[in-house]
Amino acid sequence: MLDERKKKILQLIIEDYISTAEPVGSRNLARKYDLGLSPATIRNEMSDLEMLGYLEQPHTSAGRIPSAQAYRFYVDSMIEPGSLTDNDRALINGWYTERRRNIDEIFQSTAKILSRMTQNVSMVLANKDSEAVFRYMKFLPLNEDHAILIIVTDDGNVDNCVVEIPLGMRQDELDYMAGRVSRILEGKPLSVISENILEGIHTDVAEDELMFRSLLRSLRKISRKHREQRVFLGGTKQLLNQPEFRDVDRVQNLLGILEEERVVRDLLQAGEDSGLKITIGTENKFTGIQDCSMVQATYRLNGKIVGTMAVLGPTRMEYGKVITVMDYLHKYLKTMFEQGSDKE
Amino acid sequence: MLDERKKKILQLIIEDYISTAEPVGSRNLARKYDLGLSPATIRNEMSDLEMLGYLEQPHTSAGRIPSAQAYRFYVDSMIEPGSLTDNDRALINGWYTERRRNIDEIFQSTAKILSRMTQNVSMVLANKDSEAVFRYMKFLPLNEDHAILIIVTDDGNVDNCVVEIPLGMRQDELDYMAGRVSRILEGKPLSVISENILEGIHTDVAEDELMFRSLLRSLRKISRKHREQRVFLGGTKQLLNQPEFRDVDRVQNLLGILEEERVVRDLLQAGEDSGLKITIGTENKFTGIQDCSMVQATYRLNGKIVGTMAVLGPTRMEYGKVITVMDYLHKYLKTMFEQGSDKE
DNA sequence: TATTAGCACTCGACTGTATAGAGTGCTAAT
DNA sequence: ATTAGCACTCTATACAGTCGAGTGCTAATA
Repeated sequence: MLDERKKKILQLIIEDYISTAEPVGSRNLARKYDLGLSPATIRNEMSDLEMLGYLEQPHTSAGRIPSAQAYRFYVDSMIEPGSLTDNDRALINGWYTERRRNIDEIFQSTAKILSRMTQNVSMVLANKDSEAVFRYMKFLPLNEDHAILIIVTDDGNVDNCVVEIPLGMRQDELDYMAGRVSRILEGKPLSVISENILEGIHTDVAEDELMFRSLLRSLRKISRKHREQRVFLGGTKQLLNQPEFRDVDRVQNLLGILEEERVVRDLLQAGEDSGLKITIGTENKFTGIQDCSMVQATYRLNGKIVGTMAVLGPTRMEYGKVITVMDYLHKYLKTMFEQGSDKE
Repeated sequence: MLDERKKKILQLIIEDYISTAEPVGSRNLARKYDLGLSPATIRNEMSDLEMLGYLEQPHTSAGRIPSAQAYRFYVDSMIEPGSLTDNDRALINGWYTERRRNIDEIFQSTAKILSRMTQNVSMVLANKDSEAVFRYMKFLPLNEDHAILIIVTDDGNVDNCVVEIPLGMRQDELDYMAGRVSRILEGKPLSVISENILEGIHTDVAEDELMFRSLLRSLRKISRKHREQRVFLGGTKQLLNQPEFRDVDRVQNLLGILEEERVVRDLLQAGEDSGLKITIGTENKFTGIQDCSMVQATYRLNGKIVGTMAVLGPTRMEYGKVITVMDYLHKYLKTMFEQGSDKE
């Protein structure tokens, strides 16, 4: 275990490096912070810290930079939970007033503010509620061979799509059919609306082949939409602000990865269980981002995972700030979702 | 007017520069293309072309690069309409099969493929159809103090939102109200559903204050949604592939501009009238992109402007290819929209 | 008269060398 | 245990020299 002084010195080195992105030397450290120690002493301590694996030297005559192990130690036992500045808090509080028209927009805005406040790339994974329960359906008239199918789920979500109907089918026939299908499907989660059930509809209700196909397609489409996960990115251009990404090739590499929605989804899903998860450098098993760190929070509503948000940046990241921001955002969203009956 | 030989030389210089991004020298030009002229002769011609304002020299001992004037001349009188490779054509044809679930997705996909095929940033402005005409509305049950308001417009678009209703209002009362309001608003464009008309509803139909407010809010919201323009960007990361954007600061500058949706909207709207518009360098009056060129096409449906798509890149742009791609895409979308009754 | 060979000149890109500065490790003194 | 002092290492920077691509001009040529 590190003694107090080593710990203090390590902390200063980490924080200095986080804010300057320059390797930290003993002389500079002594001058900048009032430690009551000479550079030589600090050198000895730094040498020890290097032996212990907390520091690294880019080359002999440079200062030292924190290792992944150091960051790990830092986030585990040196960060005390800070609180947001009034400014930041106000920014978040005001952020959503104009941006909550629908759930997607909320997620997108979250990604945006998360990246803005942390100066890093943010990712938000929205787990669409796959357990939405079918409530009823209804046909509305459109023209002689098409109708609008409306499907309402118990969470108040309304979906619609245009279905082809047999020419000249009357509204009361449609109503009758909607009523019967509704009674069959009512209370069933969209996810289990399987082929069997649908076949049942076929024989029981919608003998007309065309009509049945049309209906089937619509139900599938809506079910898929509910199951679908969506990924929102924010602040990809913030990357360019980070000194470690002055190198265009590196930026391209990372952006290339982020562009693959599938990869980002996997990435976020991998750390979905725990509340707040911090992955530093090579702790992350995804190739291509092993020189980055990621701070990730999963949010739940009534026990179900609603989504995941994460900040991705260089290992030299303001962990304290990021954690604070995510914590506040997390709580904020939670209350917003809980009180929010105006889901759209 | 330029004689044939000058024209030929200018064209070769432009095309060489477009493909290599390196200033073109007389010696190199003579070697690379079989002109039957010595470097010295070419030098003389180049000197003339510089006098005439078509060429520029970055510095004395570099080759020459085309001026904005040269590009203008090039696009105006040297490009012959090419045709897409089979590969590219196949790519476009297959592109939308999985990506036409709704209108927004189509626009987004268009931005994506446009940037992919041109290796540049693409922008798509979707002019939501502000002339959508109200057709009817309907209330569907949700719970004891909320209902789902469905509004159908004549283009087959369906919108819904949750409205608060007086506690215990019966469905038949709601139906009655919906019927009456529908009769009042039917045939009116959403854009002209003004306060006056709405006031009329207030006194005539919905005496209940709460109900009226709720209804009003919903109508406004939907009307706003219809009026709304949306901007889709594609391939912002392609920027980094262009040699002129190896400079991180320049990239940041441009990305900053593109991030401002309002600016992009203005930019696209500025060139909305003409069918195909090419703006080269400082021809563009928007600050910040005056070292870029833009190729823009406006597409209409039944005479109305549906949207605008554009490609933005360095003045050294493959104008020919860009034009060809946009042309094909344009036609493709047109047929898709025209046949497309499955708008969502 | 148009073209071209030849030549002097310019300038950026690259290379090699010297130097300054920041940092280190080690040793001996405190 | 701490620190002053010193020799050493390594990078970044500046500077000089060279190479190569390109130019403009002039005189010779077809």
